[in-house]
Amino acid sequence: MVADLKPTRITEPALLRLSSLAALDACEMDALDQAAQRRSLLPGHREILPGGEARRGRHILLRGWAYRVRLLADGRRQILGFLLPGDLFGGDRQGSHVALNSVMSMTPVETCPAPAANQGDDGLAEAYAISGTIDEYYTYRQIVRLGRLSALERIADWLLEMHERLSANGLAENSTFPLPLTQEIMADTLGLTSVHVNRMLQTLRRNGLAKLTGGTATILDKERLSSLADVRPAHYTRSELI
Amino acid sequence: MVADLKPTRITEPALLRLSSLAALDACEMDALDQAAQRRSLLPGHREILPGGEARRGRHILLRGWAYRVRLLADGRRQILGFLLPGDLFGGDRQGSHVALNSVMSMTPVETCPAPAANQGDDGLAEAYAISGTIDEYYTYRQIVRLGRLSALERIADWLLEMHERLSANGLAENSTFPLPLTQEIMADTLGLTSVHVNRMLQTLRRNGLAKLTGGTATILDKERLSSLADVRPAHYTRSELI
DNA sequence: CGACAAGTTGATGTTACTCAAAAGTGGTGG
DNA sequence: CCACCACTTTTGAGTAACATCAACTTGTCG
Repeated sequence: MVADLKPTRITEPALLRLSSLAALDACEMDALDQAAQRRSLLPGHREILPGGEARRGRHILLRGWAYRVRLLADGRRQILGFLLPGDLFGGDRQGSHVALNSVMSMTPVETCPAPAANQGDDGLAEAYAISGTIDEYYTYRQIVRLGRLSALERIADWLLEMHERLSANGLAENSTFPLPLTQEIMADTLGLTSVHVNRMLQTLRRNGLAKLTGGTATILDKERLSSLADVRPAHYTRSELI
Repeated sequence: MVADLKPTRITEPALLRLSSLAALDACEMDALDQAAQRRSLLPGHREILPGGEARRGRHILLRGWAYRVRLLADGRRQILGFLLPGDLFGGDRQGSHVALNSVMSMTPVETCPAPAANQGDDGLAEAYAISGTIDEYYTYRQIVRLGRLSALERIADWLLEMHERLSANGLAENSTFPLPLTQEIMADTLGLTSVHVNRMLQTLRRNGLAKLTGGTATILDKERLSSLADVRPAHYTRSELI
């Protein structure tokens, strides 16, 4: 009686998020849970997916933060985007044996291989596809940010994005969320210098829009922050997205 | 005897490029060729894939140029990337009914629906996947360009990219290739103003690196142009230039 | 406590933007 | 063929945004 209806055995927060993207059957849930058993642990500030040569197959980030990055010959660095728990990485579409850029852990991370999606109408395949679409959305958003927003707007927009993503993963409490990164990392994400990021953050704090202290960010006035970033309300884009 | 070995019936240049990405069987070649019969024609400067609501399914750009674009509320515009003959668009990964941004034609274009890829080890599916990976590569490259390259470097890098892509499609002759766009479009691609683009183009011309006239671009000194974009130490490249 | 990383501040420099107008370009119709 | 139009490219002068350089302060962790 009871045996049949144990509903979700998934305990890992990251997997909850991933499994929420599409309807998964019990078998797929199990596959996810199994995969999470074979997790690998890595310290912070390590390359977890070397650029140039691919670690075969798709992986799931279970815990911690990571980022895609590209280094220029003269030392300049551009961070392409962040990976949060529940995000997929690696497994660059088949045919390419080249990882396009490297993935670094920012904090200690736990990863596991992503269970293979079966042929046909597979819930997992759909979840992966949607995850990919979301990735694409944020990648394009990053382009707009870098190309057409001012420094202050970039920071505002990016903070809202981080909040939005962490909320979706259950990692934010209201308007406060962890942000375990230095101003230099932010600078390399937003195409600025760390000095300028610092000054802009002060502007946000002075005006009561947001504050960042000790690895934690708080959005104090979402309204005005949004109007700064010119971004439509997040719920509009996201709800339509999923 | 002869009937069996008619090799490739594909005549459309755009399809040649697409079919070169993976090994297609005769059946798939035919499917492509069939699809190209049902082409639609659109004038320049039209929205061919409205943002917000998706025209169902994946499409192939057969002729002409198009671009992905996002408009901000105050009129600013960021071009995310270009679509050249042989490129795929639309058909945002299944599950999302939202095109993340709009696609506009820049010149008159011809498009056709992309034949569905079958399950399993399908050559078409692989070609589509590889095409997607290539797209991703250029998208990340755009981020690096906007985030960490100077105006001159952005233009140099972008010109090389255009040359590379058009060569791959057989649309460039040596170092000369069509570039049917205004300096304002370039500006909105590279996160600059058209005035500044104009000045930087003059710099390139004055130094014999590249020239753009009347919808045609010529790369005059690929070596130095690459070294500019490829980004060795900034002072080195700069002193050589001005 | 000492050392090292991160954050903060000030002064100065440079890149790219803004505004405005002139000079080219191509297409259209008289 | 010319005159006209709209659009694009080019030029100049002044300015704003962000970078650079260098020091100083704060925090953290052994």
